[in-house]
Amino acid sequence: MSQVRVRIAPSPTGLFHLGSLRTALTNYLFARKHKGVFIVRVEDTDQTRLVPVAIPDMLQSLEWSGIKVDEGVVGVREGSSDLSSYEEIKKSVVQKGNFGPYLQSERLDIYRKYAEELVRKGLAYPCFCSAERLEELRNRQATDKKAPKYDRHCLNLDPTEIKKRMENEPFVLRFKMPDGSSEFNDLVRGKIVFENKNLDDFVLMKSDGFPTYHFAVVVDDHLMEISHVFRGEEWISSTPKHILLYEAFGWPVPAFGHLTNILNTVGGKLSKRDGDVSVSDFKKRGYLPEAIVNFIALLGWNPKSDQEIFSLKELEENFDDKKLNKAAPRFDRRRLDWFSSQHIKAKSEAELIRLAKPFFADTKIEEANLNKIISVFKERATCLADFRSEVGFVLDLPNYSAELLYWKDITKEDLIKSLNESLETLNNIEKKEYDLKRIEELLIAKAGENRGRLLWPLRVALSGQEKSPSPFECAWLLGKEESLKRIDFAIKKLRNGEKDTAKK
RNA sequence: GGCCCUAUCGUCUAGAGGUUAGGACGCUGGAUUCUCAUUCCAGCAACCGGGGUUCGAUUCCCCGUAGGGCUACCA
Repeated sequence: MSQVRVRIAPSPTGLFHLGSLRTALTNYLFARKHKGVFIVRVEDTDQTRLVPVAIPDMLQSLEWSGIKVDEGVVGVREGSSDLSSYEEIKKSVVQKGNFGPYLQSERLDIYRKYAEELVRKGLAYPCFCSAERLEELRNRQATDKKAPKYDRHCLNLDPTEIKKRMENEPFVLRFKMPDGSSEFNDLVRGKIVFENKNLDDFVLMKSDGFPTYHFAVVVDDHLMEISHVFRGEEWISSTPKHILLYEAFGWPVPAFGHLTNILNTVGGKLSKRDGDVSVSDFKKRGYLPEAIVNFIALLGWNPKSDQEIFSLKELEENFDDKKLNKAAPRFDRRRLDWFSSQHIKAKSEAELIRLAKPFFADTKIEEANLNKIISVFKERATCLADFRSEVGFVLDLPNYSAELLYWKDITKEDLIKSLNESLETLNNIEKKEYDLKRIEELLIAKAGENRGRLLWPLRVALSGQEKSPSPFECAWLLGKEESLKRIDFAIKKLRNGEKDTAKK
């Protein structure tokens, strides 16, 4: 078999979302598995829906996820280009490969040429119908309960009239739908058959000189020698149109595989309404790319083993398109969170420090302290942002009630005694010996049998919270000086307190 | 409305013509424990319905039902 060449063909109409990432991942994994080429082509043929940041956002999302683009639109040059102008962004796009340009808006001459070829062959024809007439036609068909289809009003116009009108009127080029049926063997769903009579004489070239998706995708996939097309299942019903175009040109037809879409929790299409769904949003919220990739890879694909945690590399090795699922999965945030916490646990502390740093931009925490924070909260965090939100109490002692300090039915007198014991124990540790191991060792020795009596009040004094890491970790996190200060504060709070018999 | 796709625990899924229908997330309970989290152990929980085919179907076929997609000079 000739070389495997696959592509994603995003249209820059919004931020790169989870579904797009999964399509990209599938194509990428298939390419890696078959030592093929992974291509990015931008389908910017709809001039009315362009979103300037879409291209840089997509490229950043792919890079962040670890997906390397071999050919096509591979990057955006750094610089002062105006992010609000699509034309400016286009100028800074970096393209690589011998089949370019890889932006459809730069290939207009090519589409025109091939469209003319179809007209010459009698397989396409110009149509002068106005939008109003078409709409009226559709309305009429709707009330008659008929399938909305172009009525071929312009199919058999007189050649000289056509020539004249083409010079003076806007027109589109339509494909002349042949009789018969079309079938293809979908890589994930098997054989699919369509009757051509249910298909419309769809538009190939719009009156603004741009091709439609259906036309451009076929011309480009052929010219770029695409061998396999993995795309979303919303394209299934368009596939016969594409196949008919390949046949009209006499071109070989690539293999198609239609991937499931990711649904929201109630089974609808995942969209912005369901919260953040763009890849950059997940990045902002502190999810690890490894977690997102792992989660998304197992949504609609299964290795047929019990393994759940996969690195990108393992996915590359294990991927098999025959194991792609047919039924659309739902997005489950709790499952994502589990993957996320698993991947955080798997990271080295040094790596986590580097990754979590940006989330502490609003604080004055030093690297040495960040170090401690990571080691204490690593087991507790589900995403990077948690490191920041969990350490609130380290930066500022929360305002807590003295009642919280009471361990079971301890008396106020004994409680103060307990806190004093902790104070003394910590105070006796030399500053240079003040590390987690030493702190724990001495406090546990001091606590004796009834640990809670010493440890609960201490932990509350240090954290100001009902729930927190252990008192040893808190004392270590805060440092000797701050710890002593907080214990002292708790004792004062009790002494000045109004209640004698408070209970927690 | 027409055409197309899909259907196993709440969720992600494995599975075979005959299985105690397996795993994971979540949930519940327990162990560890100063709290929370982690970790470990245990438990709850599914073959959409109806017809066929068959000695036997959750598995194969058909029909329903439900969900999704397409039905634009959008992709």
